[in-house]
Amino acid sequence: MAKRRTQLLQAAVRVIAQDGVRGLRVEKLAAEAGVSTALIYYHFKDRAGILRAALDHINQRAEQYTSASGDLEQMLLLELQDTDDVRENSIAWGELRASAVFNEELREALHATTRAWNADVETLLRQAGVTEPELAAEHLTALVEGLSERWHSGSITLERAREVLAHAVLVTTRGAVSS
Amino acid sequence: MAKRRTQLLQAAVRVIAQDGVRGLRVEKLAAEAGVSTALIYYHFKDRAGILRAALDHINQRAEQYTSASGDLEQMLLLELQDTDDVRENSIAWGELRASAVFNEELREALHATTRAWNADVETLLRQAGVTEPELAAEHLTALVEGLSERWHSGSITLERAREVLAHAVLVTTRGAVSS
DNA sequence: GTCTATACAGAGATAGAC
DNA sequence: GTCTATCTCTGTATAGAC
Repeated sequence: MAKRRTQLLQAAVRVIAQDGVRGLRVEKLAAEAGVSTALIYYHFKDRAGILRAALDHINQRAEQYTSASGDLEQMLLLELQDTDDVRENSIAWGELRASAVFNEELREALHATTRAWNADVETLLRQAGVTEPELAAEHLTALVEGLSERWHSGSITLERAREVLAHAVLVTTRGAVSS
Repeated sequence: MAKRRTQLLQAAVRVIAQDGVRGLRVEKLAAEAGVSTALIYYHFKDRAGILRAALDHINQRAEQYTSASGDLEQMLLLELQDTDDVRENSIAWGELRASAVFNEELREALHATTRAWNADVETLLRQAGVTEPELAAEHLTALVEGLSERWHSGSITLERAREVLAHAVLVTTRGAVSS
């Protein structure tokens, strides 16, 4: 029964979504969860342990989202939504990617999740009769990541990002024999 | 004659490309530049000052690259190259974007450069007769950012990233009336 | 399992000599 | 302009009581 642990992980995701992986302060996490810092260390050993567990958690949630829907546009637009839940997860996931640039340890988990997402999208594209589904899948998922980061960093509005993505999906599937 | 200053800024970009904006340590920067920490503070006042100047510097270099070529694919592929120079700048630029998610201050400069890049690409697309050049420009530049981050975080090879981009350019301009 | 109190280290920043 | 030495604060981590 790891109830407390789960609660702490959720708090960790919230804090990461606010301050980033590298801005995470144990004290702030403790405050967010309404417990003492000592308790955090009791459950996670050290800061690296917190991060490992939290990023795992984020990864799992991302994989769940990802394989949920059977509709291409829905699956891709999923990350571009302004609900607390999604935004939080999307920001945290972006931070995971950004952190992996400077941290070898994170790359494996990141790559695995990315691969799974690509595969899901590829399947849908193949079903839709797109000629190069693998290439197109990588194209669209990478685009979502790019748009997502632009959105979160204030270089594009959410509406516009969704529009760009919809356009990309259209262009990619245009000319394909529909199933 | 701000020779020393420029030298320090170049060292700063190198360090940021290695450890990220949030991993930048003044001591390490000093070591990289072969000077004392005190000298850093003499030139930049404080850590935030270092970052401001360095990110400005990165921004400027990015804008230079960007408006250099008149060829669409070249302009976009520019960031996806494995020379020390480009990789360094590309990583640093990615970090700027990632940091802006958690730092309001950075957003304005980021947005301005992004806008300029979009505009340059849009011009080329319009010349190529693409039907929705503005949308397509945002599409392609966001894609480059997504691919770039994937590359740097080890989720895609450079070759593959270039392939995906080339495919995207092809699909985007296909059907357009060539000038 | 959870808290209070505190030790300890790392990194930012400054003083003052040259 | 540049250095050496050092101060100070913040944040990680632990000890020990309950």
